[in-house]
Amino acid sequence: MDDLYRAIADPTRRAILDELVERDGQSLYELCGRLTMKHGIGSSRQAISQHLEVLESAGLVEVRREGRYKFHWFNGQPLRAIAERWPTDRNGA
Amino acid sequence: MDDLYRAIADPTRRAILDELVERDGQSLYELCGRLTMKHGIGSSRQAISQHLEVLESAGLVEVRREGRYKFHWFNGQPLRAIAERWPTDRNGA
DNA sequence: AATATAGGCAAGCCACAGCTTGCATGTCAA
DNA sequence: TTGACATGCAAGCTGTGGCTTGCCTATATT
Repeated sequence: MDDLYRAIADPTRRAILDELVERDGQSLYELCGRLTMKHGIGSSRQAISQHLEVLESAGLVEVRREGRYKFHWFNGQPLRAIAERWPTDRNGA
Repeated sequence: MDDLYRAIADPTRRAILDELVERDGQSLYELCGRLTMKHGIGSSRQAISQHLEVLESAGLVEVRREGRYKFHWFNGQPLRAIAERWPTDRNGA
């Protein structure tokens, strides 16, 4: 549960989530390319891989290995915990 | 906008938000006491004060100075940005 | 006026997150 | 089978986030 908040605390990881929402099931290399082109992220492949591990341990990304590729899918269900924890209207609970 | 995710990344700050939701308008000293008693947080007053600054810059806490006291109120409105950014159901967008 | 209370400011310390680098592994094509 | 491709593993560096410490300011109490 603590991993969830840490996962979305990093801007690169948030961009990864954005990318996966826009196009689900990308491989690591595909993700690196799109993050560089469309999001201006110049991190190395290893950096992105480490980010994906964090996202996976938070349950926000699901992974499936297929041959020499590793595909990633977005899962927004853990984010519900945030919306359910605190009220979002101005009048409080 | 970046401050929001950083603000809720820390467990002490999340506890502060929990406390303010439960009892709004607490002063700094009151908050320190309750955090120690009910949440098992042994941080110093300065540490809590610094956390409150982060929460305030994220718009999650509003402050009003009154005499020698400083009162704090919870505001969950910025959290909506999270719910609106990514889908929370399993089928994606 | 003197003391106590509630809080502010600033410098310093330390663990860790994010990133890189180098090399190793496994998979597919020719 | 050889080489290119996609990824994994592990050690090291560095900035910074969270915390403490020490001292200062301001408001309230007696």
